[in-house]
Amino acid sequence: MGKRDGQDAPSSGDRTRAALIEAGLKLFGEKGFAATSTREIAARANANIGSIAYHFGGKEKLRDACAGHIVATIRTIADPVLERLPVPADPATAEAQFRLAAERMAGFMIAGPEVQDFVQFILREVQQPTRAFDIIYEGLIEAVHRRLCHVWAAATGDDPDSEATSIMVFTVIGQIVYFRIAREVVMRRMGWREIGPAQARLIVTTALDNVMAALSARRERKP
Amino acid sequence: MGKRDGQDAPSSGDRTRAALIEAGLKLFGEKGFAATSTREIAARANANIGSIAYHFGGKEKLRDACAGHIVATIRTIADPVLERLPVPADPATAEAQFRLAAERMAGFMIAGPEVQDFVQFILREVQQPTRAFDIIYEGLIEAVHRRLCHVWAAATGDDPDSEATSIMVFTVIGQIVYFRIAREVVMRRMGWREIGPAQARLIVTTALDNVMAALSARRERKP
DNA sequence: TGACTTTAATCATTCGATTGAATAAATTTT
DNA sequence: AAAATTTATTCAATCGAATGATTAAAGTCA
Repeated sequence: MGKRDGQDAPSSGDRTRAALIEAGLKLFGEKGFAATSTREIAARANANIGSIAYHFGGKEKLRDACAGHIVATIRTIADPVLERLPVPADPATAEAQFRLAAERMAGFMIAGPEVQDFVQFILREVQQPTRAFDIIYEGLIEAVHRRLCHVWAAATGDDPDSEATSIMVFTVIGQIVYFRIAREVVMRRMGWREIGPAQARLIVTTALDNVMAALSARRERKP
Repeated sequence: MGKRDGQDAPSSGDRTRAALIEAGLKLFGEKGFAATSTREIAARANANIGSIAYHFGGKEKLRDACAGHIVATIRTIADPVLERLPVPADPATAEAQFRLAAERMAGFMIAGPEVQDFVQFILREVQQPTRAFDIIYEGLIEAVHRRLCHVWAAATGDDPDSEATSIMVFTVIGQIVYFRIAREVVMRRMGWREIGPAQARLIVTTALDNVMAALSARRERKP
């Protein structure tokens, strides 16, 4: 039935299952869990209302499945650099890698429309955690943050497991994430009608300047 | 009826009106607009369901009133420093004032439990804007950001109205706001059971170090 | 008295979930 | 291979509960 791997042709059940997850992801992220009705999800997925209960066991379980789908999708891309790639010992290389990672994250958060649904869904869970948050945190967020801590530590000579390093990395993430969360505020204040590639570039370079300035300052402090 | 100023003794209507706003603020911020029922609000305010329609004209109008209450409350405190206090001409004083402003905002965002309801309500509106967002943006957010831009510009010599300055200030705000939004992520990763004064201090000093490093770097660039 | 406010009851709608029948696909038996 | 059987999935209809709104009557206070 195609549950084992991607080899088999997806059955009808698999297809509606995937369509329901995609629709749920989109709508939960867009309007929030409570504001989204199961009828709306089913309609967008071209499925029957009953199929949600049949495939997942209810609205909440569908949300969990959405979280699982996000984790699985992102990890298939990010796992090599997240787990297997060794942290560079040389500070200069580490700095370059940190810079690249921050750049990637910024592109992911701010620009990329392909994963926009993912980001919005995750941000809602972060702000109001449910069981889906556990899935995303344990499967994704912690690994990313831990990795960034080690690269940062390799670049600065700090302790990768210290509180100071952890918080420092969070401030880097915060600068980037903010522009997704407060997208409406930024656009209104800047007079932008969208945050396109040009706008994203300005944001990313500014944030990266800050990060690099903080990194230099930290390295100067203990040479 | 005590609608004109705070001089009059609040009538019964004024009291339930205020109680409804307080309850709405709390619940909308806590669980979101859609997830909060009018019955829940009325119960928490010790009022009848009908009173929401009577005093505000419906659930959405109550949300607008909550936004108005936030703006009015904060402006009575912040207006002197936001509008009347002149921006210092001396870069050193401007820098000190920017630092102080960032510190205040961090305390407001991260620690202060008195205004926690306000912050949560605002953050929800920022992420999913309604008419209430317009009220808060025009009455509060824009003024704060504009002020910070001018102080920053006075400290660095930059143009207070340039895009670069605006984005720069947003990255400062972002570092701070993130710890409120991603509070759950941070606590879990750090192994904290709360973000109390001790934790807030670590966060604020880290963020301020970043800001100051960015400020120095920017000043060195054009001496 | 007369304006303001609260109250309980009821309104039509919408919600998530469930049901049992209908259909499609896969498996087993002949 | 054909028929019989089981399993998987879809579907329309319906459930009770909860929703926001409204109403008419009662209550309150100057």
